Amino acid sequence: MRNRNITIGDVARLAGVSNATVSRALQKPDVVSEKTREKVNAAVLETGYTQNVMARNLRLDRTGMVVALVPDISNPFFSEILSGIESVATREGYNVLIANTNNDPAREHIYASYVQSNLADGILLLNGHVPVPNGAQKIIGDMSNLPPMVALCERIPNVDLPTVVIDNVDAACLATQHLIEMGHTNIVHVAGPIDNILTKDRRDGFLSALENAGLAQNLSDIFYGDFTINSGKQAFGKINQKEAIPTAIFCANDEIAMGVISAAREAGFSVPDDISVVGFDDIEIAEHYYPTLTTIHQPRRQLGVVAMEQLVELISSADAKIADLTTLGSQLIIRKSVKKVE
Amino acid sequence: MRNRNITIGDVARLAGVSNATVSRALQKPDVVSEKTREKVNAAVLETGYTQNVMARNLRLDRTGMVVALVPDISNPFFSEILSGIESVATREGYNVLIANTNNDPAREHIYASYVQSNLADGILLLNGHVPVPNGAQKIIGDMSNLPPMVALCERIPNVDLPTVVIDNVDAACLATQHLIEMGHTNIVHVAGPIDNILTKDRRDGFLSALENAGLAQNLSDIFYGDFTINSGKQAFGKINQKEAIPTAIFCANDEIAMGVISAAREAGFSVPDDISVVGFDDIEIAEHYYPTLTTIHQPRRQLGVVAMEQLVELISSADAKIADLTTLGSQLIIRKSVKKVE
DNA sequence: CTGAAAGCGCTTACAG
DNA sequence: CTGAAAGCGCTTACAG
Repeated sequence: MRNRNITIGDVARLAGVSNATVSRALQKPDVVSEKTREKVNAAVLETGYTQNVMARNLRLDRTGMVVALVPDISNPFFSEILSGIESVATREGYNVLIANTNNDPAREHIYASYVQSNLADGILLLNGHVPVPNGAQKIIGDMSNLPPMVALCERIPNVDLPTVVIDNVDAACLATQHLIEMGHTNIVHVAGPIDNILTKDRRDGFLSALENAGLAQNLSDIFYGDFTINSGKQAFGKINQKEAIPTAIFCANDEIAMGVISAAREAGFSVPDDISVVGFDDIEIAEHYYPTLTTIHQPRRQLGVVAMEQLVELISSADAKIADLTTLGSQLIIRKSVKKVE
Repeated sequence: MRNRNITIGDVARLAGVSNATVSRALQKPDVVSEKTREKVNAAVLETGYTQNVMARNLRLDRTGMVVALVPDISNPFFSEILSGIESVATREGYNVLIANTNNDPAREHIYASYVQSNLADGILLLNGHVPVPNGAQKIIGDMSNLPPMVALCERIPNVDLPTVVIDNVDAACLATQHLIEMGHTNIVHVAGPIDNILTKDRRDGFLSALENAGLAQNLSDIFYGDFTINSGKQAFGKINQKEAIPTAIFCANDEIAMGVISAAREAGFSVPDDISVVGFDDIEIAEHYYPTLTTIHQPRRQLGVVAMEQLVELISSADAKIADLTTLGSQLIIRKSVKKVE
């Protein structure tokens, strides 16, 4: 078995002081005499004492832990966001439990209940919805009773939560405009899952760009997928069956775009010579893909930083004044997957 | 502030029983009478009680948490491994704290000390070395005192730890042999960081394949990088300065391979027509890259599964008999980045 | 089957 | 500046 834990009592005995004094010497060194402090420090070294954080947290009714609910950590989109979250967490004395939910409500629930169970102080929602808690119905409608939470990347409809996002409608509109400016008129859109809020926003942006340009908007020109490479491939299969093959495709994320490009290539088309493609997110591989991908850059790290800062504030003071909605800037990155048509 | 916590005492009062009975009714239902159990369950529902896991853990001297030390979560290589780890963790009642260390010893230390601090029951080492703990020198040499740990993906030299890996030497040899079988004789290797154990193993495999084939082995044909796309690009820059441009390049991982391919293309070479490239790892994007990447497939999910299973065993019984070294199979995946030379 | 009591390791008002 | 004591929320031998 593990050795018996070395406790504050062991240190106290060796230093010849009380537990209380050891605790103070460690937590608030300036409140004890220098002599005592030195005795305690020596005893800590000699015993190899390390604080039992669980006991401390139990006593203080805090945990120093924050849960990040991520639908899929294998998605490269999230890694830099998490890195931003962690940098703030480290600075503020929190640790981040990255909870991979796979969009499984049961798993979301487990991790959400960490807060109720005093295993975490707050939750970062990267999954686009509020996890349904234990008592289900009881909580809905009584939002004031929810644990500290901040949503990021995807805003959550009908819920009053601090939220950190980019303007997806605007960005999608910008991306589509770029295609239009490059002379394309037959443009289709490969979207995400039909009920997803990002799908809605980016599709709205796409449609409004077409509308502004006076181009036809056929809802049949929107193909739904699930943000994966494979769904991009499948979508291209359908696009390839149209009588008039479009000259440009706006994809709701980079992975879809890579799937579209890869399937187009297999079908004998060249990107961008035959078909131009624009992605969304600017994941790391985008600039190394072939062709390098024109896409919308999201300030991923910054999204994480701002959201975590807001969560920390929320945890430390319940009546903190946090903006409901923080919108960060995004930008169109022009690379080589789009070609001008004459 | 958060509401006062609802405790086991509140439930007990409402149910008209003692705290002890509530605890039993919840943890070992069969040991209380049915009538009592029902009263307690009703009271739990009415109060909305949820267990304070921290208090429970403090009492039981366990945490139900395991730390996975990952050098870089943004590296797609790790995501599927983590997913394997998590599937076992969920099944066994553990949660996984994914600790992104960025190879920063300080961060490794913080997370490693979670075990000492009773915040975690064990550690999964995906970073290739044992974190240096608080008391530093004290621990070295007294391995019996280390917390439960399992190393995976990278074996750790000079340390006696359960380890789950593939045979990197063999696999690298196989990959190089493939190039040789395809008629290549001028082959170079782009390796990882020079002091990394994977670098060593894969380089050894590369060299032994050359030796077996009676091909020249110039150590100047090995270019060191750091497993990133950019290091692959840089390496190709140097390769391109050789008087005799090699016809084949074995890369120590897929990201290097993608960097090499991308730089080669920019320099006017075609892969595989001019230069064949083999990667290592078979990350998700490998089969969607252009050209699709011939590479070594690592059973990533399985690596995570086996390692976590071993860790659980180690935690639950200190004298569990765990194999020192578990070697999982890998395989060469042939795609389109290699061409036969006549 | 159930309760009273001790104890996990810590912190902090309260006295002095 | 320091100590004795209470208490965070839980579980479990020990009696009954």
